[in-house]
Parts: sequence; structure tokens; C-alpha cells
Amino acid sequence: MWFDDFNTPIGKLHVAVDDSGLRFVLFENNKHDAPHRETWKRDNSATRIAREQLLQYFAGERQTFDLLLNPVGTDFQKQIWHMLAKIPFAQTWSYAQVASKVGNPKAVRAVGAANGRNPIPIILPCHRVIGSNGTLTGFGGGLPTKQWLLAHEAR
Amino acid sequence: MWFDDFNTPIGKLHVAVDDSGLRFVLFENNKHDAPHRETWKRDNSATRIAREQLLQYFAGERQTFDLLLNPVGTDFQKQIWHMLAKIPFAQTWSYAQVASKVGNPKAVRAVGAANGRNPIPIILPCHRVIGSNGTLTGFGGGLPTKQWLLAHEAR
DNA sequence: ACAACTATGTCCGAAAACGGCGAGTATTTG
DNA sequence: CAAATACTCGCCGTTTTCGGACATAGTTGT
Repeated sequence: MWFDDFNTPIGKLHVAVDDSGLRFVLFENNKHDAPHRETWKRDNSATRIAREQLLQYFAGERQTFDLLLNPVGTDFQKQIWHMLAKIPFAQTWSYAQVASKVGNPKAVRAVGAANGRNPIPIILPCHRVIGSNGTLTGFGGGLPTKQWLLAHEAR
Repeated sequence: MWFDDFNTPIGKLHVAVDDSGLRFVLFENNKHDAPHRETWKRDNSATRIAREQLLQYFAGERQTFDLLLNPVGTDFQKQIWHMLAKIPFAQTWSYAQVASKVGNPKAVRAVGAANGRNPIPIILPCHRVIGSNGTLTGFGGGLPTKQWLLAHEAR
């Protein structure tokens, strides 16, 4: 497992990859906090590509990512995370919409929970999911960050 | 055999010694109740030393005891009791840890049983052994007393 | 020799608690 | 009255908790 960290407009980000792809994007105030992170090695061709694309995103020069992803989770979670990738740039869906898209219209809270465990925020744009009444609810990196990301994409 | 009794924060304690060393520390609500205690004689230089050290312990002025001990029991029991003496002040081990330390990792219940027969509580700190899940199980002097001792040592 | 204890620990299944929600009803405001 | 707000309740995956069924080793009593 290799990792790297770098500064962005929303604070320092950590990225971590293994042979199968990108595993984590962590905010400074880590929410997930991956196990035995002390054994990871710094820097890598893969981490460099991820960093590059993320910085381009923050610079407003990139709207979609082209990276090999390997988020680990339950079947349901992976299903949801996969769906996130389909939300177009600068658009927002409601939790209910996401639930419907996976054919489980009533699993709204479950979608919320899965969203909360998204190990690859920003790239898997969980920030584009908001309450059906339009309110911004929870986000790993904090609501202000979620707000910032949406505003950033709105330009 | 000589004996003495005196008051402590956890109630009245009985101590009993013979020529080979300290044999018993009994709580008021005696569990073991040694045989033909009526023949014992009161007070002694050895009982005095034991009492002194115990009172120092309760006063928070002593963490380890320096006494000649003579607990009688099976080989296994003596092995366990000997191990108890190695648990540092204010620390707790699980029954499983004690079992492992004597090279018999699966003899957990046997350790519990031996612990239950400890004739010299407090000085042989059987109260520092708790369930591996952290729960305080049985104690000759009652669970509240076990609780009290651990809290006392925690300062 | 054997059976019945015990101051345990591990495993497994069931049940309950817990969320980054939504829709439907009251209850308040202006 | 409308519209905003507050509350209740159902929903669904995941996580945590809880309880019972073993396994296990030594001691004690028959």
C-alpha cells in the first residue's frame, strides 16, 4: 500500500493505493482512519496520478476522473458507490433518487449510511447527494467542505 | 498458629500465620473459614508485621508486600498464586492471560477456580484478574470490594 | 474412575440500536 | 389562510449487543 498527501483548497488530503487501485481519499480530520497505516510506503506512480487529477479538479481543469478504483465494502455499498460515479459533474441527486436508481426505492437511509462510508470522497462524488428538500446533510470532511465542493463545481 | 484482626476501609480483616509464614487473610464474611480456628492464639510479631503492611496498603503508602507467605494448595494452585504476585500494582490481567503465562492457555476456568481458592487475597492480588471482556467476576470479599480495591489502586 | 462442579473464552445466531432519509400530519407563524 | 417548522413513523443495510451452546483444565466428592 502506497500513500501520499498534499494540500488543496479544502485542506490536506491523503490518498492511498494498492495493487488493485485507489483505496482511500482521507481528509485531514480523518473519519475512516484506515488500519495499520504506519506500514504504508510513501509515494508511487499511482499516487502521483491520483494527486495530479485531484489537483486538476481543484484547479477547475477536470470534471471527471480516470483512475482505477478499489473501494472495499459490502455488496450493497459497492453498488451505491458505483452509482455515485454516474452523477454528472455539478449536478445533485437526492438520497431517494439514488435509492431508486439501484432498484430499492425505500432504502433511503441505507443509502445515507453507505454514502457515509464512502472511502473515496470527491472522486466518488458523495457530496453530490443531498436531501430531497435540498438540505445538505452530513459529510465526512464536514458540511462546509461539502458546500465548498458544490459551489466549486457550480462555476 | 497465630491470628489477629483489625478494621480496614473494606471491613474487618483476619490474618493468620504459622511458623512457615502467612497462611490466611480472611474477610469478615468468611469464605474459606479455616478449620479449628478456636485453637489459634492471638497476636504475634508476625501478625503485627502483616497488619502493618496491610494498613499501609490501605493508606496508599505501600504498593508491594514483603512478607513470608505459606499458602497451602495443589501444585497448580500454588503456581497460579505465584503468578498473581507478578501482576504489577494497579494493573489488571485477564484469566486467559494468566493461563497463558503459566504455559496452559486453555486452562482459563481452572485459573478461575484456583483464583477462587486464593487463601491470601489482597497480598496475592487475585482482585487484579478480570474477564477478558473487562467484566469483574466473582470475588471472595464480594464484587463491590473487588471494585473498591481496583479503584483504590487506580489513584 | 467418573461425574459434577467453576471467579472463562470463543463462536454463532437473533434481536435491537443506529444512521448523511422521506413522506405525511400536526403546530406554529406571518 | 398559506407557508414554514416540528414531530411521528416506516424503511433498509450495517453494527453492536446479548444470550445460549460448546470446549477446556483442574479440583472435589462419590
